Amino acid sequence: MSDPLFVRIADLPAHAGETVTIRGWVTHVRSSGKVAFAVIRDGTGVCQTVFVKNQLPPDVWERFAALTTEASVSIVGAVRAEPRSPGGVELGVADLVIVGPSPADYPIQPKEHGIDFLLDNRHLWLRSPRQRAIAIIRNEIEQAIHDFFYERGFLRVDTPILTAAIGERSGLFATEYFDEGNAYLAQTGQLYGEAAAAAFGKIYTFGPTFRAEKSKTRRHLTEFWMIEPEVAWNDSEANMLLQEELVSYLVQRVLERRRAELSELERDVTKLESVKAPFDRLNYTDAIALVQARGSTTQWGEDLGAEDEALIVRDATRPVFVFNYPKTAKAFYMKENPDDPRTVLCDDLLAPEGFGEMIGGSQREDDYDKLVARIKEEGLPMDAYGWYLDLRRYGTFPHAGFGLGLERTVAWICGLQHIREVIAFPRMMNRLRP
RNA sequence: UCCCCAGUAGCUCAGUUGGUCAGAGCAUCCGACUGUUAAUCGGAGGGUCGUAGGUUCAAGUCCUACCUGGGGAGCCA
Repeated sequence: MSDPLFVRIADLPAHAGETVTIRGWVTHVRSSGKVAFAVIRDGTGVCQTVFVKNQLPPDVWERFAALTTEASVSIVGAVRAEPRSPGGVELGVADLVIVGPSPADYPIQPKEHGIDFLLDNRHLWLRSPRQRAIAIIRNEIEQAIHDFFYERGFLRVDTPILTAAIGERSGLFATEYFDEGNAYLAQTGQLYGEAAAAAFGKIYTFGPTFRAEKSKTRRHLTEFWMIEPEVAWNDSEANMLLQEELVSYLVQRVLERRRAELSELERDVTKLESVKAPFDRLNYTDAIALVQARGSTTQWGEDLGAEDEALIVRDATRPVFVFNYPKTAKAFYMKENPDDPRTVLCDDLLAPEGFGEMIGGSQREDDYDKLVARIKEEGLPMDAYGWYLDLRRYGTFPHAGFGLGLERTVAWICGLQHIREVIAFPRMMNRLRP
């Protein structure tokens, strides 16, 4: 004898009047004596199930009495419209099977918890409605990124995670690598992206990156996902156009398709609705003047600090570009600004509402001699950059690209206070498990 | 690495100038209830107050060190 048709909770409204089977986990049990309710979650939605004692066989009622939070169950019942139930339908229960019981000490309750406790129980915390909404929006953004680039003829290139020391100089995770000495977890795919741009024209990478920085803030992870487009023949201006087009696309896509999840997160969508290209552009010199006028003591030539960035986006509802920073504040591979050699052709895109740098981008130095000089100035090991310099020896070309931090972008769009909620299993300097 | 804050029941926290200070809510367990929405009501169990020293007649409370965590700086996405 087989169960009635197995239906996912999201599909229940189409089965009103039928008897079906649902399978999921108990999020909540309420009893009022001889009528009782269990709310079931299956990942697609939640459904209230109703148990009426004098309409059920005694053994089913007894099994109901043993139900606990997060037990997994298979329930047979009649689907009926019920405005008082979340989802608009409820299930009048005929049979209940406890697939996997759950002891009474399930740690996560429908109440406030501290972040440390929640992260210790991240594997269970993921079951909460809020975490589901975040995961769905993250997925929507990831899919939208692929759609955006695919529609525009970009080729996705997967770059190595294990690398020799190359790239930027912030903290590296090292591991032994056969007879090759140390390998390092990639902090960027950009240099490989440049090689791919010379081969394929317009490319992007999408993958994890690793920073062994001892950063304990709401905006940092040691492992995060980054999207790095690299476009042959783009200059810095075209680079910024691409950035604002992408960011606008992502925001509008989420607004279009994930209103329910934004609502679950209580996100103020009016702030997102204004996120459309073009974004404001502030060159570095003007940015210094602005932050000084707002009380900063930062001088021309210094990098903008976190406080400065906050001052810049103080009244903004859209992301803001700051472009052409001093050479001394930026990486060796950025192209010297021909109109002001003290600066380089680069930009940071600052998210509004205090979410920090969402994008860092630049036109790349394509002059062989200047690039060699910069590598020497920075004291970097020349021999590690042989292949990178080859890109300038054999048919050098103007090109530009950027890195979009996925978690910062998702956190901003979701309006979350902390980046760690945005990734299923966050890695931070003192958190390697679960 | 530096600065600030916190650590009391399974969870979230209260605990006044050192002296009934071992407390509450939630959760759990037992009981009541035929439409609950974080149900409600009654009852019960549950703590080496982060660790180690010190001051004191007396320390959850004051001092020192350490540990753990949080937030921030730097660095970055």
